[in-house]
Amino acid sequence: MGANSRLTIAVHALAWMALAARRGLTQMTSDEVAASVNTNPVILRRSLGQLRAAGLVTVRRGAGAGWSLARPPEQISLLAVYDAVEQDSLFGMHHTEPNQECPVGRGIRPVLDRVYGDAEQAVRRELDRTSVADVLRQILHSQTS
Amino acid sequence: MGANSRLTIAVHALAWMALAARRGLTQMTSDEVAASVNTNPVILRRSLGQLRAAGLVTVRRGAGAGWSLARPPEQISLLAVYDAVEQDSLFGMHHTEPNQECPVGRGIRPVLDRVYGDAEQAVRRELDRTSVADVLRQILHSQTS
DNA sequence: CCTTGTCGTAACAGATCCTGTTACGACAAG
DNA sequence: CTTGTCGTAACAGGATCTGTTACGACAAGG
Repeated sequence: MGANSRLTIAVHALAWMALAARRGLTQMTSDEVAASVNTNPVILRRSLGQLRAAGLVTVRRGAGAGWSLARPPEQISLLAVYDAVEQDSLFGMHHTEPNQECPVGRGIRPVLDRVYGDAEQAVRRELDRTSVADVLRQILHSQTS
Repeated sequence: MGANSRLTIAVHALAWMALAARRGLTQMTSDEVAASVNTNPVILRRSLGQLRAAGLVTVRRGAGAGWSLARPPEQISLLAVYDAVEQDSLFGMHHTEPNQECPVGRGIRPVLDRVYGDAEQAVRRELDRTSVADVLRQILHSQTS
């Protein structure tokens, strides 16, 4: 599965913003976030735009613009981030409709929908157990600084 | 996430082979499986080849060749199928290495590895709860035939 | 009002992946 | 030796993802 890096980018951005906020810098530009992630600012504007639509960050425009966390990082679960940046389901169905004259072809889709839905729920429960603050704490804890 | 349909194709093939076996047809060609899935036989040969490498099906070559289930469908969990056809992880890491001068850039990867690993384990546990026989039973149960 | 800095977004390129197709050699049964 | 099927390479078309450039929209502050 050619897994994309959107969740990684978004969590990285939020963790970095949370660390900066703790240091008193409550607003950052997309260039500053991009410097930590080491990618293009447009990538971050796209990602942060999705987080804004989900209510996880706020943005100021015009001169002196920038991004801020909309709530404390303890209250941002990775599930919320996942929902913000990812919409496709984990597993894809058939590209072409299966043969309707075969019992399996007729009936397999609802069954797989159920199985796949259960699997996705399991992922969601797991992501819900970790917050951006947890991620930041584990990052800092792993470093001797 | 541009999710692929490999797990769907493989489970469909196995369920159809299980139904055929129950009817006494213990061997099928890739053309016959492809007819139920409604796709090209080469797609099925690729998919069944992965299932064979995982020991879930066997193949006979030469004239009168074809595919058979290697064990009863009750003993083929969707986790085994998943492992056979899918190797990439669910979530991707950064494409480019994060900025190592930023604490978050330095430390985020092991943390995300752990979170993503837990999420994948949750998916695997969920898939392990269902067998090909379960899928087939649910398919047949949903039809009035 | 104007300058300035940043966001928002379109447009595009390159890479990669997935599905589907054709083709053909390898293989084994009979 | 004929025949039918697998195994696999090669390729095309489409989709997606990342990255880049460019430029208009916007608002703060002089």
